[in-house]
Amino acid sequence: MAEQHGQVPGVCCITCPLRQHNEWCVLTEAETRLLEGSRKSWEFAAGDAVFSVGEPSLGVYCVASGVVAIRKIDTAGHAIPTRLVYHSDIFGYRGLLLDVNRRYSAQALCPSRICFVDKSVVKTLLERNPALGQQFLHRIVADLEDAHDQLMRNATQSNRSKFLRLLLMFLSHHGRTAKDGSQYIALPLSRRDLASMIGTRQETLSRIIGRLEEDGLARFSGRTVHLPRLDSLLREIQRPSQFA
Amino acid sequence: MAEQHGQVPGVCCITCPLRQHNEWCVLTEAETRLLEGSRKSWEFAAGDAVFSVGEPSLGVYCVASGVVAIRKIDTAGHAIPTRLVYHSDIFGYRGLLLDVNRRYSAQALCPSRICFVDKSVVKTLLERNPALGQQFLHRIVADLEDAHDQLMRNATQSNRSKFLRLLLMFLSHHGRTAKDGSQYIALPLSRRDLASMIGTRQETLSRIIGRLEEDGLARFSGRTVHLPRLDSLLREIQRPSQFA
DNA sequence: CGCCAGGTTGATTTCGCTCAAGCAATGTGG
DNA sequence: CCACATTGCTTGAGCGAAATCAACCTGGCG
Repeated sequence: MAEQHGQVPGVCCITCPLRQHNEWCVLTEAETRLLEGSRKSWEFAAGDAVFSVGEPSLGVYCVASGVVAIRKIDTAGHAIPTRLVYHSDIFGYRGLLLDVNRRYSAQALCPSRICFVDKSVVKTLLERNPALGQQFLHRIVADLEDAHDQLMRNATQSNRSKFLRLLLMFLSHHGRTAKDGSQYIALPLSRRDLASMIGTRQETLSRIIGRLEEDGLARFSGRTVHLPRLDSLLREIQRPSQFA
Repeated sequence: MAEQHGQVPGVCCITCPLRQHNEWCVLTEAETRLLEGSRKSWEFAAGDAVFSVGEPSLGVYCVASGVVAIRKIDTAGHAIPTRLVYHSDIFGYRGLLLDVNRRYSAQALCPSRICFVDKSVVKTLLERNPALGQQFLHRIVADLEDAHDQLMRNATQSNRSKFLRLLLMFLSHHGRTAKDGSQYIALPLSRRDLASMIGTRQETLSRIIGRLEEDGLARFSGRTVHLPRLDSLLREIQRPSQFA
């Protein structure tokens, strides 16, 4: 338990174990010291805003621990989660790279420790080390591919399929294995947020959940969902739709 | 009419008038000569493939004249247009930057002249001139924002709204003004392609078109569409949906 | 205790998908 | 030149999924 001070995430970039898992992994030791030099670290409570729409983009953030929801505002003014970032993920770099005000908001979903690096330092690092730019480029292209895939899927798939897919996404970060070997998930969001993520209303989601329980594919209780038949769930999603 | 040889697009990068309007605008004269050194130029007939899914990404393309459809394959194997590129646009850089095989296809929609620049030269330029990387980065981030905007809109809007929005997109590149001052568009795609772009079926689009004619918002005849009431069309789209 | 936010359920309607048929324009082969 | 297939588009009828509007729980909190 008693971890050595320097190896705790969110305390020092140089010894941070997470650095190998994100875009900073291409930095040299000297560059990492530069990073550490401007690093600030903050604690956020569940529900706190990390940044909000319209603010200037002052730097990038790095999740030392916890979960952060990136939300986009729809035409009616609702903040809809577009993706969740976790442990070791860097976020907030898009507004920074473009030098524009925040177009998304970021909100801690649980008590989280988050590091911050100033814009000027990131820009310096980008100039010094071209590989860093490549890292971000790869990340953005991957995001873009995801967005396009999702666009194609949303056009064809039912809300039920989209929701099942969302559950599977959560499985990787929020999934646990119960004593009997079955998987369960502690959902990080309210029904309303879940519904908006698949582009539907909470009433519809409620009905979908009801039908999933009837079918024995899932058992919901509050924000916990058990998935006793994960195999048939996977089978249901991967069935391609028959287009003309 | 008799334009000076060097100022015709698709003949020589150094004097190409389009270069100021795309990502190459940040190149120095020496760098532009390097570009020109590897440039190849091809003529494509309407319907010809520029590249196809699965091919290695050998370089980037630049539209000297014509229109090219970038298509993505859906789960059922249909090539659905994701965006059209025009005069001066550079395309095919994503696969190249990531060094992966083509995940999209590109098809000329009308007789088109398209230049090609080899991967190695692009990589050299990217290393020499960091501003070029920035240009592509900006472009990709903009594409990503677009994709996210579209995701949000698709979740809420009716097929009719999505189609109207698509028509407006075409207006900028395919729009003309008739003698009476009204706008008309020469559509670059078949009904089937238009339908798939808004994520619906041919039949549904046909009905939407019928209703638009009833409402007096548009008159279709083959691939030509007149928009006599552009103002009310704009008003219809911008009306935000009332979310709970 | 009343109030409120988050969630569920019910009744109704609207929208768009599906399967079909029909039609015009174009192409093809005898 | 005609019989026939093919392709692109339109139209019709039926149906199912989901939006809408509404009532109604339930637990937390002042």
